Amino acid sequence: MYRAGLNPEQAEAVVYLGGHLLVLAGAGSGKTRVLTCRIAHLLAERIVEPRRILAVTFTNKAAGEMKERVGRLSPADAERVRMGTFHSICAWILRREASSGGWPENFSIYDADDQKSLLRSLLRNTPIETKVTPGAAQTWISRWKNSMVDPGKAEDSAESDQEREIARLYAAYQSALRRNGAFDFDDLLTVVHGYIRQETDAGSRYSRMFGHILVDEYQDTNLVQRGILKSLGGPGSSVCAVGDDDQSIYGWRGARVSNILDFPEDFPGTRIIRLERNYRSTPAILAAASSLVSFNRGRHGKALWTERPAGEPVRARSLANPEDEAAWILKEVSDLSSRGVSPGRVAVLYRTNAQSRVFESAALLEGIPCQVIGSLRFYEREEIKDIVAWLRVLANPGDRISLARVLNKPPRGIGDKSKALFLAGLDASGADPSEFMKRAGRIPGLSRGSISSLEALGSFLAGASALAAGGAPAAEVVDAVLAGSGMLDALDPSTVEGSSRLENIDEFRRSANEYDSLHPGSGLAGFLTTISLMTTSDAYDSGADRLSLMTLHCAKGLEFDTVFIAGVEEGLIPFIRAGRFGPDDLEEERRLLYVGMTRAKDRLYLTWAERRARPGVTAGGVSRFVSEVSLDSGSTVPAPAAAVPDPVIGVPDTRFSRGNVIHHPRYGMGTVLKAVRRGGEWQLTIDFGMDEPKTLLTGYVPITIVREKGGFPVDAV
DNA sequence: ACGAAATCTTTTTTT
DNA sequence: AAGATTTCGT
Repeated sequence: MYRAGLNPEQAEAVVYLGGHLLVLAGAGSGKTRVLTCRIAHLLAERIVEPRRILAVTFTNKAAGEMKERVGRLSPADAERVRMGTFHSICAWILRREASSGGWPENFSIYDADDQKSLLRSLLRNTPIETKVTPGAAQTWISRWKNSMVDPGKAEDSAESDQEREIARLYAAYQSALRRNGAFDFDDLLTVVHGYIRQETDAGSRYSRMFGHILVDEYQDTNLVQRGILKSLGGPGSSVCAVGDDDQSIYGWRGARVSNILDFPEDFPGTRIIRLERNYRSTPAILAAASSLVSFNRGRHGKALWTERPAGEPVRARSLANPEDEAAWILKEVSDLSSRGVSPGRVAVLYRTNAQSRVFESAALLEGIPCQVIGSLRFYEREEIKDIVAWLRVLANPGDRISLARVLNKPPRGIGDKSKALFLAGLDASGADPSEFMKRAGRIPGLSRGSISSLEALGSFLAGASALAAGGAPAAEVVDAVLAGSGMLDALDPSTVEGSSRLENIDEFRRSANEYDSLHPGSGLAGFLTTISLMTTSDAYDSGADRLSLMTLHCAKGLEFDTVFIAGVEEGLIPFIRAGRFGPDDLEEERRLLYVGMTRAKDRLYLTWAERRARPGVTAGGVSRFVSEVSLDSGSTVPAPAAAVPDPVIGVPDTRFSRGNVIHHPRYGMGTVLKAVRRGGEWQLTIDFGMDEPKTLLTGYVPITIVREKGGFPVDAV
């Protein structure tokens, strides 16, 4: 049953039991099918107990789908198979091992925003306060963690004073997380990695836990994930990794394609199976995509083939600007729709979330229903983050970041001063927040109003905590928070903003309810973990008959009848920012476009705008990648409105120097007093004829040179 | 202490 | 250009 319709290579990958297995699966070669069938085979033949199978996917959504598919093949056992992302599996282990590992059971999981606000407070009054942004610090720290570098090592290997300071910040950040009983995303992996590597009973238990481990999208794993896999796949277990080096698009996040190359070393005796037959795309699409990716040097190299009939040519189209591009695409979607291709089978893919807007309004105009995946993430909305912060405080009273966030939200008369006073007192006392609130009267320096607010808050918190600790369903706790925190009262349903927030809150309550019915008895802690690990692509609904709009990254693993890739422009795909941009980055950008192209089954369009305004730069013009796409298989030859510019690596670079006369959109004309290179940008001190000279950074606002120092006027762009 | 206005900051992609 | 944050006036 589960083997029906598989080709010989796929069948071999499904039934092979001789040890570790590496499946090099090209795009559209049916790897998901192989994975599900392999699990079904293990179950049906009773080769291993269901609970001793672990399947690691890239998103939770993929895990859910796999569970469903396996469930169809072997309904009895699918529920017992453990499936999830590396992050969710690590969160599960952390929860189970809290007491032996010495971390709080109800830890908080900090997302990028939480990390940044924590870093912002730690950066205050350090020597690098003005030189390093929270975001930059977060990137450094994340890189270190992904490469398994601890704060000590980071400081030792620092190559500059500034880097040394950031390494110290890293150390402070780690202890702050600890104080708050929190892990960030990277910690979920690194802490588990450290834990299961130990030779203790507790640690080694996990290396014996799973008899069969399957990992999807192995090309997008990092060093820590590789280490975790090595520990989990100890003696007695077989590891099956599936991946495609041509589809590695997360290098910027620490992913190493080399993990695939090194797999046979990590897991001796590995059998390698290649899947090169493509079942998805027409030959025209396949030829175009293969031609593009063949320009990459660092790759295994493979020859995808298909037996599908030729199909429509790949179309490339130049438009004047992004608005025209969106209008043209939506018109085409509408035409296709009247020819029987429903919008639900069509996707528009782009490089950056910011591009989605034009398409949304064009869809509205054309009357095409659409769904935007990712841009405004539900769990990043203000009001949702507020509820979540309250819930975190209930589950984890040590979480000061969350407590600080909601202490005076909605406004209840506790100003910044009282807030600081309270938090300092709380840390000094070591008491539980709700207890300390009830004793607020004893804190010197607080106003009457603050004290009574805090006291009221204390009794609300105590009640809600008791509810949560008693194992109440998540939805009940959510309702208690909504009522008790005053959040609901603070929103005005008659305003547009208020009613949309209330809708979001309602949606949140529904998701809590859904969680409760799916996981009875789990309560608040489980719900919090689940929503912390939710991802953007988890929102994609393939059943809805709506046009899908999403980034190229988000499209990984999906397929559509018709795919439009928009903004195939120099500077956008490949995305080039001033600063370092090496050959490896270029190759990753090429792979990203390749991933997008190979999502298409029947029809593929590449479009670009000749002009596009991006903050600070006028971009646009066809991408160099378009010329690398083979158009000899009957594809429409692109007819660019303008000549294809010479491929240039790097952003059109303006050189500023003292004495330039420049134009700024807000301040008008001015003279450059000082020009300093900072990163890839310029820090300019400019005299606009005001009292004080202004210092600002290029790259955010278009600054054009009107006259070179003492020279001739330069054309303003 | 609060809300409005000025000012500052910003890595595109996401687990 | 947009959003978050800080400062300012009440």
